[in-house]
Amino acid sequence: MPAPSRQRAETARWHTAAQVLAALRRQPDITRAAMAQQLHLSSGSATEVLARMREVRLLDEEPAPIRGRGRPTTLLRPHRGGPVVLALDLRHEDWRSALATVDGRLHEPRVHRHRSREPEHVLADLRGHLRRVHRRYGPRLRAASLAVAAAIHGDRLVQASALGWGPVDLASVAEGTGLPLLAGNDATLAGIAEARTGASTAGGTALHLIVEVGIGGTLTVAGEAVTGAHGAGGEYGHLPFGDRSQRCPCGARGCWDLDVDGRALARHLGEPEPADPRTYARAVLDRAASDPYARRAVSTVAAALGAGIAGLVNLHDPEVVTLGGLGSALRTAASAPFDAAYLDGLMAFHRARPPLVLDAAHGDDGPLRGAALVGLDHVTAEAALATWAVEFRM
Amino acid sequence: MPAPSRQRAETARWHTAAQVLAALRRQPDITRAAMAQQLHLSSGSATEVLARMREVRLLDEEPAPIRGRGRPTTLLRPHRGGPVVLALDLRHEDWRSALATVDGRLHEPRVHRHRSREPEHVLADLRGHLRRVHRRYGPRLRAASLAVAAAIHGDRLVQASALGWGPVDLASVAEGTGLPLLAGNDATLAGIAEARTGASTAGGTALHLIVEVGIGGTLTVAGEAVTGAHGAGGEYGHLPFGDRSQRCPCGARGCWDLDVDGRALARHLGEPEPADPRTYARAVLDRAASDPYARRAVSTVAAALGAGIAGLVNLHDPEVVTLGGLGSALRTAASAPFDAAYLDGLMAFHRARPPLVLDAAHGDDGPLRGAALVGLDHVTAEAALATWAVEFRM
DNA sequence: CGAATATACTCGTAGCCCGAGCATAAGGTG
DNA sequence: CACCTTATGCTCGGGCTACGAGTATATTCG
Repeated sequence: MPAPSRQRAETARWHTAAQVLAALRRQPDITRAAMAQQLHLSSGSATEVLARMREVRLLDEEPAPIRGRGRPTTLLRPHRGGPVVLALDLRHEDWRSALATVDGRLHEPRVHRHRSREPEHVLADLRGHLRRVHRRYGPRLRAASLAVAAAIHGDRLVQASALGWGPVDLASVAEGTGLPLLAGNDATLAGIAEARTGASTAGGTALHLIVEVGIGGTLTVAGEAVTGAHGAGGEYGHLPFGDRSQRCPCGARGCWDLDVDGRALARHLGEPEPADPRTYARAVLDRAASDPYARRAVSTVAAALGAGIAGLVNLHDPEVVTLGGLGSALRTAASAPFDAAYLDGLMAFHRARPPLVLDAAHGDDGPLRGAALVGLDHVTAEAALATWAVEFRM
Repeated sequence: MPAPSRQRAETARWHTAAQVLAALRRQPDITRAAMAQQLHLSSGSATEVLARMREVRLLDEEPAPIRGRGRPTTLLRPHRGGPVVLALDLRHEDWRSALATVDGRLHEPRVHRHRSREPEHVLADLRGHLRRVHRRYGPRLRAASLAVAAAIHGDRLVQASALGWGPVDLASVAEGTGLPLLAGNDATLAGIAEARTGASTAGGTALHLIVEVGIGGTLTVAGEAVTGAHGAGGEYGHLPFGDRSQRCPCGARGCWDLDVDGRALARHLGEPEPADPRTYARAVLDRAASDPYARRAVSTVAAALGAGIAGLVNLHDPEVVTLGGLGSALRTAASAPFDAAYLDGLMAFHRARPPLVLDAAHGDDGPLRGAALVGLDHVTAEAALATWAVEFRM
């Protein structure tokens, strides 16, 4: 097999440039001088790298606000003609879009209504939007990155209880544009956003969990999600922490899912399974302040959440756990039962310093932000920069 | 903070050399020509890299067996004066040692008896052995890498039910030598060995589980273990898959551990908890062929194993699962209940192509081999090669 | 023995990163 | 306001890697 020639050199050339862009995404307001220090670049090397990056329209510079003595430095900014990524978040109630520049910032955020919830219609809407953006930005648009409230397996959506969809092929969204489509689970992408720019930026191992209908999440290591062979990992809700006699809609038994969301609250209150477990759960949480039955149900569910998280801390040994969606509300509403179950489920040696459980920082924006970051990772990888440079060298 | 100067260039220089050594460890019998193809190196670059590596005593070459036409190529061999790593495996019944060369091969394997099982004595024996090896190999010895049947937290052993130890500081093993000591859980290291040179070498995501007393293991991604913030990850046995009323010696409740080893078999048979659950389990497995009570207990335990593994497949989405220790024996002895529980616990979309469950390839050697590989990773990282080159350039 | 084949070595070139030295633009000082 | 101090950017020659093209070498095949 003849190796694509000059591949190593051509790629290695963009090694430092890729690191510069990664540093910029971590700290969008980083100065040129601070970047050079962080990457151990001599000032000469910084001059060279940035000249190259300016030349191919990756970066631009603007004067930085002056702090103290010395020659003023500059702020690194995405180039006006630089690469962009379309981030999409497909949710039960609507879908959202935004454009991301290489500094990780989102532009033109939009919330779109579903005209219908049929997969074909929704995907057609997404495709239409992508095409419009592609026409407007032309070759500057390098990828589309899609967050979905569903289990993802490669390019396929395989199960979406929130949307009520069966298996659907997502590749059609990018059809006709020739652009790469990156698809990911919404909770996984939110976890990436938390780990890079949210509540768990320490850079090591972090666990993000989000309770909505069921429970999703991801483990991140150095800001990368552990997503398995086909991107279907992170199905924390389908660990059998619960009662084996309960059959889950996913097909398995005893899923943790069934113990931690609105369905669980309804079961504990002896009420029928709610059509929309999320709003139901919010209502029960509101009631809990005055209604002792509701309070008791909330406590039971919070304890189930805490006990499961303890098991996951035993398993993963994360530095931090971040909680999103109903998770933080449950913990706030019933912190004593949550903490008790959490501590009780930890292996003894973890109890000396149990990992902090924090509320997620990004809220509803997590999936969209995560999708943007993953898209930018793709677009600013060394090989992708080499391709871009060939197209855009003036 | 003044950056260590020339750091980037000095390290980048060994980038390709590190890749060559990684390729060699993956395939110790790789030819020079095949290596160049795999790494997309032109023949000129290969000549240069190898000359450099020979010069600093990292590699040597010997004629390869001739296959077909063309100028014969060579096999890459560790240099006679090249770096070595001491791999150690501390187990309940004995401890083992071997020296590893950069091709990943083990030399001088030894099995050592415990004179006593007191931590101080055992660690003193390990330290003595390391010192002897250090005297003999001098600066060629670059690191010691230790596998232990225990939970590890940083440099400390925090809990060892197999050894009956409480918290112990392991750093003393390398005291006086100035060498880095890398400590890891035995099941984690065995998983690394399986993923790189064992039964799951595809290179993606793999899950390795080993049942002895309780259950340990690790998830590997591209041959690297997911070990958490302090290396304490992989405690699969302490996920609460079991009965919450059971208190585990680890301090938590309902641990999966309690359902899958000799202790579980004894419970199901109405016998008292065995002092040595491993040999007890082997005995029950032997009996199961003729004794229906034993067979039933084995089936129950195999089903608990299968159901738990299904949950972990839902969670991690691995390509393969490898089973070591009693795990493979249990599955073989009760394959029908195992398979039924495994399939029943999978999310529906996994059932179309459930990940294969395979027996581990390395058996008892897994932890030692994994320790060697991790030590070599440390020693052949770019920065470490730069240091070595400064010392050994002739 | 010569042709075909596969591989290794040689050499000039392109391009990265480096350090040292110089240039530049601020704040501080008398 | 001139001049010093400080922090930073720019220039330039050097050291190094990887590359391609050309050449040399060691086999098998006919």
